[in-house]
Amino acid sequence: MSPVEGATPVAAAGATAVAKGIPEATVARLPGYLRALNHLSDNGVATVSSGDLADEAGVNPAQLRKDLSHLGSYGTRGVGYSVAYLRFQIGREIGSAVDWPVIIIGVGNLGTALAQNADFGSRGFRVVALVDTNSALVGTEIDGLTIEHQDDLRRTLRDSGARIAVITTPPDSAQAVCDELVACGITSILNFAATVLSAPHEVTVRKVDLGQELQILAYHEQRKLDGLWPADDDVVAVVAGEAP
Amino acid sequence: MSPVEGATPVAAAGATAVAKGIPEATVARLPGYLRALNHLSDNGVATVSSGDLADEAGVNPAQLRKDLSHLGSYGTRGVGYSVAYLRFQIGREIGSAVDWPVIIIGVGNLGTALAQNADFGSRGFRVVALVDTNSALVGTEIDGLTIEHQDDLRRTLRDSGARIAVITTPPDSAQAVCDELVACGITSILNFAATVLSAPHEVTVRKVDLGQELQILAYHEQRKLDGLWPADDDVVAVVAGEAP
DNA sequence: CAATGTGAAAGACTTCACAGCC
DNA sequence: GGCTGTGAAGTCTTTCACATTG
Repeated sequence: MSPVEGATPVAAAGATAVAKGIPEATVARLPGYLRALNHLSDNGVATVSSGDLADEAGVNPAQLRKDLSHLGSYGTRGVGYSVAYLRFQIGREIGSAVDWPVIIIGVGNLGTALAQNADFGSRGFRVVALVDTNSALVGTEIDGLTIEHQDDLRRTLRDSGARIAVITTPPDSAQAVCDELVACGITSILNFAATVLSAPHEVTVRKVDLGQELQILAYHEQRKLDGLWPADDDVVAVVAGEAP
Repeated sequence: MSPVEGATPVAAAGATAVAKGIPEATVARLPGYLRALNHLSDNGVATVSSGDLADEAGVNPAQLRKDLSHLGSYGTRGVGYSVAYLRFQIGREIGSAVDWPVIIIGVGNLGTALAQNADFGSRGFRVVALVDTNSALVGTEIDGLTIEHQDDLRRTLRDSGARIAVITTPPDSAQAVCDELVACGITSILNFAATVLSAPHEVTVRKVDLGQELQILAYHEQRKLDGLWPADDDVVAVVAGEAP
């Protein structure tokens, strides 16, 4: 998948409520369902069947139903799902109710693009801090946020209260940044640097490598050019990893 | 997941040479191995064992060996793999020998960042065209490339000879762009727009949704905060997609 | 009747463990 | 002795098909 390694189905010693244990592959698809539901909701659709929702999300209807069955029984037989209610339930499960504070380390082209990405806001994320080593950048603003120096990472983290870190530094500094983030108590990292990060196992690290995505496409494109085109079907992909 | 839907193991009615049939999950990891090998090569390492290479690539040694076994027998028992030779073989398989021409549609923050991304060049990709609908942008240059108008997409595609398209438009225009790309004969698309594209099955579409990646992180982060932290281990992730 | 929820079957992927080779 | 290459076992994921329910 976008795919997580060590994909233990998040078993859990239940505390107050239910101990769900949602399979990782399902978790990776939930955001897609949420987006599909939002889209339907914007178009004034109140109720949707697994078939229609599956189309909108680009998955198989049986898969959608199985995925949702891990969250609970939120549909009505013979009718379908209430768009508003299902959206609420998935949102709650996935933590979209919360407004997650995000820090971006490395304000290059990509970091800047992410900082300005309006889409994040609509999905429950707020960029609360920007950090770089380039002193020419430190002190300047992007969208009203002042760029801090990486040497002050610890303080910046504390002051901003960020819970999720995005690494958009060059590959050689990524591991050092990761180590410091972990030392400061961050447990969720999205890594855009083209390097494998190692972190303690209680830290969740996801990697997005844009060059890698192109290379996977190139593999398939080459096969097509070579005229090895399939005995059976193929194609249409999801996530980055994905899940998937 | 990175993950590809309809993950048929790319069976193929072999023509001249061998009809490989490399599993999609393996294909998704090959670029990572290639990067690891380049890194080792830069450090002057000539020979590497599956254990060390697996560490560098962030996978299990057995998995690495099984993956490589799909390409052929390129190692030496009791010794390991020649870095240079293995790099050559994977590069050939994955199409990194070629210099792939890429077109970017949608020159917003993200599109601009990708256009300037130096990493692409080192991985065998060259951005040969930029396209947008905003007439204020059309005619301006980024890194020596003139931005063309989207109305001229067909001509721009022909003139540039692009084989891979990257969509960084807003979600509402993405499907229309996709349709036109397909009509012009493009069969490999990387989609950054937050929408599911539908395309004929001979077209390979990969999706990278940055908001979605954050949402998956948020899910795990929430669980940690809720104190449901695992009966068994978890964590350390790969790709984007990728899924998975 | 229509559409969900779910056991059970099929399939894909990962990991183990060891035979075979250098 | 050390390390690759690989059948076989184990695990996770997807899909099928149908009993169940509003």
